[in-house]
Amino acid sequence: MKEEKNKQIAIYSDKKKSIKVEAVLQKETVWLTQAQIGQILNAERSVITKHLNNIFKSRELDKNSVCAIFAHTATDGKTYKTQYYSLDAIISVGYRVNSQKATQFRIWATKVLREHIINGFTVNRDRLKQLQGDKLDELESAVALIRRTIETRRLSSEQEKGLLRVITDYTNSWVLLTKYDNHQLATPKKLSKIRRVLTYDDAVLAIDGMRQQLAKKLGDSELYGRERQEGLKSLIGNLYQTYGRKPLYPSLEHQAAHLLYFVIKDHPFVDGNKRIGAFLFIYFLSRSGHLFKKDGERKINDNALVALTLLVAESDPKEKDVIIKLIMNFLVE
DNA sequence: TTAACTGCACACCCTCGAAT
DNA sequence: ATTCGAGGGTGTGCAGTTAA
Repeated sequence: MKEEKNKQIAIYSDKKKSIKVEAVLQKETVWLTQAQIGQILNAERSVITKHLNNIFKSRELDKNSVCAIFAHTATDGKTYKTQYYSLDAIISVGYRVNSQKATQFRIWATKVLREHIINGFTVNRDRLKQLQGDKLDELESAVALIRRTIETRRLSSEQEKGLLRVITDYTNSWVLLTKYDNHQLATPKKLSKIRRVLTYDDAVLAIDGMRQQLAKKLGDSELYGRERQEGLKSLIGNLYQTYGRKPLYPSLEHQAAHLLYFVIKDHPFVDGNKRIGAFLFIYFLSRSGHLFKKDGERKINDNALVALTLLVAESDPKEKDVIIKLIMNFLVE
């Protein structure tokens, strides 16, 4: 929790309202105190306290990963050790605070994150190009796609948040990658072996199960997810295709990503393809024990799942490779 | 009507530095 | 070395407001 090395200061200023905030820059994120968040969002400090506590209580964020104690010099010249909150926490509070300023902040956060990605890799461009040219192209297309989706879609704040999360997660993994030296970068990421084959019957059973659950919860007995001809059957068959005598989708990650992609894009059902796609994707991961990371956290949380589903639905078929790689990026630890 | 949000007021804790 | 007061930062109760 305590971090005092390599501290940098960034100044956030809003001339209109003469707000000037000294933010701490560390570990590739921005840190602010409760009072500073309040200033930026134009809300009373105690409001921020309450939102933060609600965010931690509802497990939206983990206090340990977004909180740090830094020493800072107050206006009285004394040095105090105080709690700082990272950009993740600031964004979450920003989504709860109900003020015009906070709306501005959401626009700002989207822009900053976008710039963060774009600038972040402009800086390393040459070096990266030497290391992994195609990886760079992949990220470039991903950024373009994400930007387009944000611009063309009217997203609810939850979806927006999910999308931002996708962007930051993807950026983080990218930043991590750039830190590896040449040798390490050359080693391919570890993919998982396929241990359990998903059969058509498994999938149908699982979907039925979900349908019953939904009917129980929503009291809605209307059937949805009627299969179009044998759409699902051939789709699942495709997952296990071979090319020459080798499987076309050689790892669990390949298969999971393609399962999600195919269900959403090929419309094997008359309706509810996105829902069923997301569900089958989670089901597929869970039955082979790949739904959770080692630390017990879901590899793909609900927001990210919604965002990914949206991205797949929104994407151009030409961008299939980018999307598949993006999804796979979430599945490897 | 209800849940979520807001701001005020107050209590509390911590840190610092001066006084003892 | 200990005590004490000042002031920064945090948490919570309460009552009012807003939006669904």
